[in-house]
Amino acid sequence: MNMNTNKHIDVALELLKESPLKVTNQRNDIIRILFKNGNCHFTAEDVHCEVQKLGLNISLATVYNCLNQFTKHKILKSVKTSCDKIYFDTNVTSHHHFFCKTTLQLIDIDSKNIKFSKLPKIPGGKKLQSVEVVVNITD
Amino acid sequence: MNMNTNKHIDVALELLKESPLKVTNQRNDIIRILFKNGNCHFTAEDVHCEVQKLGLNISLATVYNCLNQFTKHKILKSVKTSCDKIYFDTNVTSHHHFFCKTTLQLIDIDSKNIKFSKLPKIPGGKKLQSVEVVVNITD
DNA sequence: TCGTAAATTAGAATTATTCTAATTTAATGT
DNA sequence: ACATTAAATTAGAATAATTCTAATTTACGA
Repeated sequence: MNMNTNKHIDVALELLKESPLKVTNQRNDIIRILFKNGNCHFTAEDVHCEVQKLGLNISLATVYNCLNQFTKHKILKSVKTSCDKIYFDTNVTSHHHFFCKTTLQLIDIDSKNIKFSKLPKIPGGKKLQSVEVVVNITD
Repeated sequence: MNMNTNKHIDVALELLKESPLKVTNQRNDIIRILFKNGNCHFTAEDVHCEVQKLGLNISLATVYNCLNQFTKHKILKSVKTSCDKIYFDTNVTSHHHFFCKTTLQLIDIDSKNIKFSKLPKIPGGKKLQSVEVVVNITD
């Protein structure tokens, strides 16, 4: 694929190098696809379509492997929505989402735009992991 | 199945009668299972197991049909979590959830225990549908 | 009681994702 | 450079949750 680059791609490639994951052509190519336009949301199928559009030969299994490994190593984030697909989010900072039930589109909400004045007590013996807000919207 | 009843069951049976759905034995039985213990969370498989434990003969397809129809007609609510199953919630009031990633257990959070001091502007042309908070916890 | 639209059913189909097992590759040490 | 080896890639099979299909049964208003 073409070697165009940008800051988002560079940061992600650097994270890959710093991770225990091996740097392969497939992983480089997938990072270039994911981070080409900054903050984006992709399903595995989205990524695989883009792979094929670019004439690359990366199997769907590899796409899944990469996305899952990237998520495990904090190069990506995964988001579950009320539709039945996993979305991968190139914005790994803590933030929230709009989810449009009409278009099935995810939109980032910066964490500074949601503030809580009250949060519930965590059940005994449990530890807080994260607070996820999804603001469902429609057309 | 036994004809034990309680307020939750009665309310749900009443909602069913008031809905355009037909009142069938299967739907009555499933409501008795769901609402036996007040506010609960079930997967379709949970309900089907309970059906079989009670010696009832209701197919898994019917369980899915009922749960989906009940959700459409506001007798139930469905909740998507970061695990891969749909949970059906007998609490149809507006509320939030703890989700324990260790035990895959959902716990209700009353909406009075979560308050926002800031919420984001809804994207142009879109309408607010709902705000869902999931507080992820672990053991 | 009849007629009909809705509900139920078993089993097949679908969809997203993961697994398997064989092959290839990247990174390390010599 | 080269051999070693653990990790990555792959095609295709497998899985898991859910939905669909098409035949049969049922609820319920006329």
